This record gives sequence, structure tokens and C-alpha cells, in this order.
Amino acid sequence: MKAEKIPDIIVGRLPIYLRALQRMADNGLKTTSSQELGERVGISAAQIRKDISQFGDFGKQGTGYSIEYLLNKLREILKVDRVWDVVLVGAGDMGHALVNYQGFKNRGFRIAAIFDADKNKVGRKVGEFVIEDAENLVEKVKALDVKVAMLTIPATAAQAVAEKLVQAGVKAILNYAPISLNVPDHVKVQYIDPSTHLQRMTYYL
Amino acid sequence: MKAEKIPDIIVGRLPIYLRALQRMADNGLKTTSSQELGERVGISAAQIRKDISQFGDFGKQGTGYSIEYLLNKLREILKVDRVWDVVLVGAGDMGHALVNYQGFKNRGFRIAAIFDADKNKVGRKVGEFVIEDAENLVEKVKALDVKVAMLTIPATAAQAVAEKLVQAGVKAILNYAPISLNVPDHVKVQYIDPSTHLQRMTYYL
DNA sequence: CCTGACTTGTGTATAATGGCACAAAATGTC
DNA sequence: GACATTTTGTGCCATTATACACAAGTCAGG
Repeated sequence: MKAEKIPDIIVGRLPIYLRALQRMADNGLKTTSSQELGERVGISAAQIRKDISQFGDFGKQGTGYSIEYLLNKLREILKVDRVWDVVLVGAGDMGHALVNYQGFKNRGFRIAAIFDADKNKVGRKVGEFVIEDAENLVEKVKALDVKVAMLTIPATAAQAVAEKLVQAGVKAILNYAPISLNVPDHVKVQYIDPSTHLQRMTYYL
Repeated sequence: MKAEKIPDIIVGRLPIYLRALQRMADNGLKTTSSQELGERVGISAAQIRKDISQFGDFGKQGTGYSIEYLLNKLREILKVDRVWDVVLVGAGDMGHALVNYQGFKNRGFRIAAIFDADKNKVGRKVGEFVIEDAENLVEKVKALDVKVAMLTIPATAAQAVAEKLVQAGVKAILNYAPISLNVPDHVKVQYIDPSTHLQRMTYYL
């Protein structure tokens, strides 16, 4: 184990391992090997061993890894051994879908509030939440001390809202708006844009 | 220009450039430079020049790139100078959100059909589409000659459906199900899993 | 036409990433 | 207890990706 700086590319693979391990645990499996895990996620066994060994000696020679133990370690490393409050900005179709999505439970996240700039939407309910006015975004997010946000708004509004989120102390933004965001280095952004993802594949067709 | 094999990592950046250029064109801009584009998308100017130069000499020294020209070249390279039919499997909340999403237009994609395994949903309408029975998936997809699919179904069903899509000739799958898919090498998969994306960022919090 | 400010495309250096192979440890069998 | 099998963690090396730097081309202004 080396507690040095971990490359982003390795951090990016950990959630993939975590997801597969969670699934194995749900299926009642107790142990696994780098080879088996690798076949499941499509990554070489050597790569997986190297990635995991960056954080400690979690495996046992001849036996492999205890799924439960590795799960807990990965959750700890990724800091999802707790539940993060997430604010959602944008109560359109995608916002609704995310509110109803059951996949945040048990994976470390919980939606804490929903905002929209459209006055006609403010006050309405989405699931169990009342849509709040985006004008109060900074103030409310600060009060809730939320560090994670999801952006499901048009591209035209995204940069301005991102800046408000940063101002409110948000450190991680999952951006569904089809535009690159400019944020300070200490703020992380991940992008989800179906057209962009599809275009990455059409090259090979 | 070198018509060699282009690394996947470069292909992955092209849609980002394309998106930014499209936005610039919409704003009435005529030319740009690798530096300006780089600032917009958060990638170094040198990187952008090198990426683009893999496909040809599209820029002009002293002037930069014609946005319109570069747009057309990138569309051509990514094969989105045409419109791809896409099948959507899974008529849940996420499926509905994607049907209503306006961001496929003008970016090379059009939903052609929707399938679901739930007999209660089959026959109902989503937007302008009638939900079709997933039992007929292979047959219908073959008949439509569709090469691109989006999967918005539970993880438990994803692998089986992916295999049916491959059997039907699909070559690109955008997978919203939270599970890694095993498909032949000639089939491309892109993953969209909000929890995974969020977990990639919580590491740094 | 000359000069200065820009900007591309690329050769080269540097850094990061991934693959291979193996010693060492754990387990099970006879 | 000896031996065959399995599997980890890691050192080494090849490959890949990024950063740097600059010659050469372009353009506007006087």
C-alpha cells in the first residue's frame, strides 16, 4: 500500500468495482478473485489488483478477496460509507426521473431538495418534495450544508447556476446540461449527456 | 494528417469539441482558436490542436478554425452528419424522460421505437410512440435495421436484453442500467449511472 | 511591402498507464 | 507433512498520453 496521490483514472474505476461487488453480495457470494471480478466488469485482473492494492492489502493469496470486507473498504475510500445529501436543480422530465430513481438508496446518496427557476413550478410537488424557488438556491444550500448537486436544466442556464452552487459551497456537480462548465479547481464536475455518449460510439459504426 | 488508428481517448473528446462549437455557431461566432475552444471545454490548446490534426489540417495559421467548417468535419468524422435511428428499451421514468428530451435533435439521433417487457405497458403511448412488446425486440430491431440502442431497464434484465440487441445487429448501446455488460468486441457500450458518477466525486470531498 | 501579433501543426521530451511475470502466501488433498 | 493449486501484490518494462516549444504561415495596419 502507498498512501500517495491516487490518479483520477483509478478513482474512476473504483465505483465500477463497488457496483459489481454489491451485486455479488446481493447474490449471496462471499469471496471473489481479481480474475472473476475482472471478467464481470471487463477489466484485466492485473489492473484490478493494482488498483485495489493502492489502498491496502485487502486480499489474501490463494483465496482472493472477501466481498463484504472489500465492499466496506471501497465504500470507505469513496466516502460512501455515509449518506450524502444532494440538491437537484431543474424540475423537468429528467429531474422527475431522478427523484423517482431508486438507485441512489444504498449507494450513498439522498436527494435533499429540488429547485427550479420557473415560478409556475415553484410550490408544486415532485415525489415527496416541494419545488423551491431557484432564487433562494444559495441561501438554502448553504443552510443545508449540501456538498453535492445535480443539474438538470437547459444549457443556457447551467453556467450561472453552477456558479451559484459553487458560491453556496457545493464541491461536486453532476451536470446533465449539454455544456462544459467552468468551475474552480476544487470543485469536481461529472458530465452526463446522452448525445455526447452516443456520438462517442457512432465513430466506430 | 495521419489516417492511422485513432485512440479511443481522442474520439471521446471530439463530441465535447463538437458540442462547444455548435454552441458557438448558435451564438453567431464564425471562427475560433484552439486556445478559445480550450478555455470553453477545459482542455489545453495543444491537446485540442493535436486531436484535431489527427484527422486533417482544418485550421489556418494566424486565423484559427472556421467554426462552420470544423463543425462539418467533426460531424463527418463522428458520423453524425446523418441521423441515426435509436431504439429505447425500458419505458420507465428514465425512458419517458429520454423520449421527451429535445437534445437528440440536431445532434444525430432520433428515437425510432420503444420496447418494454411489462405487458401492462405494451400498447400504451409515450409521446408519439406506442410501447412495443420486448418479446418482439430482435425481430423488429432487425427489420428496422437499427444500430444504436438505449437501455433504461433494471440491472437484473440488462444483460439478457443486451444480448438480444446484439443478436438483432445493434452495434452501440447506451446503458442506463447500473451493471457492466458483457458484449462482443465489435459492440460498443457507454455507461450512464448517476450513482457511479457521483461516487467518482465523493472521493475528493 | 514590412512589421508585429497570432495561431497552427508537429517534433521531441516527459509523464502516466497498463501488461507481464513471478515470488510468496494460503488452501486443500493424500 | 509434502505437494499441487490458487491467487495476491509488485517490480519491471513497453506503450500511450500529455506538455512544451518553435518554425512557418496568416493577417492587419501603416
